[in-house]
Amino acid sequence: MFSSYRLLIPNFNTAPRPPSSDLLAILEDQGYRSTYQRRTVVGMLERKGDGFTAEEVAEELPKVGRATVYRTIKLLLKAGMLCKLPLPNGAHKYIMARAEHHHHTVCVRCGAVGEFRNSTVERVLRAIGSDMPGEIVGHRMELYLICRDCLNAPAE
Amino acid sequence: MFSSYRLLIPNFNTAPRPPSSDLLAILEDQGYRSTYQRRTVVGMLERKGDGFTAEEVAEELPKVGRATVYRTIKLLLKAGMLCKLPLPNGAHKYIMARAEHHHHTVCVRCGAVGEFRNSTVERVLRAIGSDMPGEIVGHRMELYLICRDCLNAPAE
DNA sequence: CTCATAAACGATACAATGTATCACTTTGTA
DNA sequence: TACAAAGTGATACATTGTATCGTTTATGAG
Ligand SMILES: [Mn+2]
Ligand SMILES: [Mn+2]
Ligand SMILES: [Zn+2]
Ligand SMILES: [Zn+2]
Repeated sequence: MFSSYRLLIPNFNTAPRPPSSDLLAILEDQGYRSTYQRRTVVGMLERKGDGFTAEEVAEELPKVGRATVYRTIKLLLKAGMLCKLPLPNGAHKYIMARAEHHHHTVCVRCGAVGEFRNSTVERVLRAIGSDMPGEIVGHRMELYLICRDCLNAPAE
Repeated sequence: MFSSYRLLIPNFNTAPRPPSSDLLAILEDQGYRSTYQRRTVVGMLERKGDGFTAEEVAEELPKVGRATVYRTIKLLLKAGMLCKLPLPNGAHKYIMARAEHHHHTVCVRCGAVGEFRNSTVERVLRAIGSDMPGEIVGHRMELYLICRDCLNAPAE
């Protein structure tokens, strides 16, 4: 009964995506054209892997217009290939979605992003939802921590 | 061992606050001055109770400068008296923090906000955290749903 | 391989949500 | 009452996007 989690929350999804690693192919399968710009942006995101901000991508790809970078990210979000995570300071990072439903950890010092999955918490959330008025369509969750590197860092 | 949750995540806290209902008194106790503007803003927030956006408050209080509205909200957030919640559309709402640690539900149709608390999920999160490298300082979590009113609404 | 067309693009303007600055006002206190 | 510190408002600026619109490009029908 995991299927309820497949329903995407437009901006904040943590939904599964097809296990293919070729994002371009996925976009093409959905009817989108393969353009130089999309190849460039997707290529960079796949190489990064780690979290990134939209502005960061725009700066590193001066050949691609800013609007197009945002448009492409929006497209990938809608297609469930990216997760958008709110940092505690108010900014946002994007990160490649893995195949399975998951959540993220964020270091409040350095912003490093990690992933985790835990079936118990999912089961409990499902239970909470079934006791609730209305129809659950999704959830989001982040753990904030001070990462090991920051704990071991030479103070402030 | 609930104390770890008292550590505030600057923008996103869901932390407990003193059970007094007089927010002004709390601010004064922390050394802040009691000004006309703060009384006005706090008064309105206490009357509202429901979620609100910063801009909404600014518009309804033309006697108080926009910057001051934002400053006061920031102050109340820092003091743990407000929760800031990200809506799935990218906007933010603020809502009065209750005394106890809790989380929110958001209707993806109408934006209505609800609250819930569940000790099991908290216990599980604590367990997850203790198995994790680094030191957990907090978490956030929202359930997205279609509220009963929206389910019963006359279609689109 | 054309070529027409829909899709996508870049430049730019605009919008929303805050934050920084700074001259001025108010508050709390002695 | 007077003073210093805290707070305020107007305004400028910053960030993170979205809308517009004239131009370019990808695609696929012929
Ligand atoms: Mn989950
Ligand atoms: Mn919790
Ligand atoms: Zn760190
Ligand atoms: Zn609703």
